[in-house]
Amino acid sequence: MAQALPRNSEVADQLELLADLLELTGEASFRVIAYRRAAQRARESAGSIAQLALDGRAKELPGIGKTIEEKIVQIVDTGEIAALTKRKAEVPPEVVEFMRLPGLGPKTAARLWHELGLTTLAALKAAAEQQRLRALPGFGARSEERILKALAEERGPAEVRPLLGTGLPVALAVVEELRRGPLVDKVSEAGSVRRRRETFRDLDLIATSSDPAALTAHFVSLPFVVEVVAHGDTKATVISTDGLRFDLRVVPPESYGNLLQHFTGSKDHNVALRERAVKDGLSVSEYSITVVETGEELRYATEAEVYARLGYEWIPPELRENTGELEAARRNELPKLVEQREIRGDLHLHSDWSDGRATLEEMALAATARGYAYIAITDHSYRLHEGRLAAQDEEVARLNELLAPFQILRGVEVNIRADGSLDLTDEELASRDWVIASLHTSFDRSPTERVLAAMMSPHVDCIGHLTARKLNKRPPADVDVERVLAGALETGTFLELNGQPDRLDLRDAHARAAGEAGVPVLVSSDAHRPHALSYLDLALSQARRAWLTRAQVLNTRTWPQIQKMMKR
DNA sequence: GCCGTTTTCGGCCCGACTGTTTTCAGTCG
Repeated sequence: MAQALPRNSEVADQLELLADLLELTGEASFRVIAYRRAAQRARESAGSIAQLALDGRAKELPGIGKTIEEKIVQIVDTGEIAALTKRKAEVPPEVVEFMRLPGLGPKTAARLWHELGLTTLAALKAAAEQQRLRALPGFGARSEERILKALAEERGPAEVRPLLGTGLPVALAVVEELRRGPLVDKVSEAGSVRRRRETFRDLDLIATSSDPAALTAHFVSLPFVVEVVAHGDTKATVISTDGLRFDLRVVPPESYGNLLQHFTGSKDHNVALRERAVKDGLSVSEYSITVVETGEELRYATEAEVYARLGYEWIPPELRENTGELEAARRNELPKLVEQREIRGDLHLHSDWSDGRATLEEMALAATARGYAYIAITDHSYRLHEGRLAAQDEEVARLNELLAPFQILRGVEVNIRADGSLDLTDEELASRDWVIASLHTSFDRSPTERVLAAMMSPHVDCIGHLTARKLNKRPPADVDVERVLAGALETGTFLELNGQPDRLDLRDAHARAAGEAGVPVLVSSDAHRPHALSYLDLALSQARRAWLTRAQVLNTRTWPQIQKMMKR
């Protein structure tokens, strides 16, 4: 391989910083927006954006044109965008930090810098304390207080976004609780949790009610509420016992569709939707669609009607990220996304034969309770040396007799060592019905090469949690996903979408690339205890975000059907 | 800076809230 290319995150960071600096120096806002959009596109791109730019194909991505493609090539050639180097010399580095304080934007940051000569956070704090900010027109005592408060909070621990796996069950339980009550007509989760994004900031709920004030009063009195942040007749914000932030908005029934659509987002989806609507003479807001020419206000009780009036088929929330779903929906070409009831089994589970917390039997019974036809028991290889594999096989045989026609497959999760070899012998691997190979250590040591080497083994059926990331804890290993996809196709190896709440790995963009490349994706729980079998639902939600259909998800098939697709 | 079923030039979502103002700019989602 040639020299290491800059990672997508590095490219995105430089574009983002350039946008910040341009904004601070008063550049036209649409240029700034263009750089921000390109940064996001780079961050979400599955393949190497740098490689695409070198090949002259980055400008095929929406939001990236000739100019930005050239700037990405500059990063490859010289390490930094030339314009960024120039701008960095003009703006003191901490002035960029001003903009990150809540309530402070580029205009205010620039004024603090230019009109008061403030260039560091320490100087800003001192000026606010000495009440020197109020000398600026438009600034008062409250502005100073607000900035001091923001500065104090900035010193706290870095903000972490809670995991979908933490918030989703709670959100759904609250929705169910409200639905059972007498005051609610319709209720739904909204926002990023409805789109099943891997993390969230707060949990949004939307409801209709004949008595909105009574409903919000009921909501803030629910047992899970430990703190009421805000409480009005149609809106309430509370903190739950888990420390999660909930927003409930009660809306009129006749525009429930408009509001649910609006509050589900994403922002980018809504902006693109509205830009297109303007061209059609329509103005979209959270309350209605306005026919500009006549002033007619169109309110709809369902989302499907909102999308239909704008010329789209209904778009599943998981797809609403402005990554092609609007164009596809306009042509009636959205994929039929995989559904939970189509899943027939789970091929990544642990028991107390390795680091699981339950017996094999308990795990198997939990799987039958979920309606599965089969599971694979895939305990870690490091605990299955010296005859323990054979011993576990006897236990599997006993349970299979007991639970038939339910079937337990003899699997293993084999470790990919730092040198790319596997820590079980070929004979041991050959004795398995199903083999997952995963990285568990030395993530910075040639992860791509090690995964490619593992895939070359005739016994490895699937690669587990490809990048080994742990959300909020450990960054993803620097895996070249495009090369892995090519290797997977070549060798006939499947890729896993692991459903552990802090993994969700393959991530959505990578799973989508796998689907487009034609690599079957396994959705699995990686459960270490019975209740964790539900993690498969989280994996499934990410598969839906990746546009995957039933056919693209491996374990929508029977075990004999899967066997026919395996390399051996 | 990007983009095209009006357009290769001239556009580029919409409304709520805040703080400081007498009519609005800036910020946020």
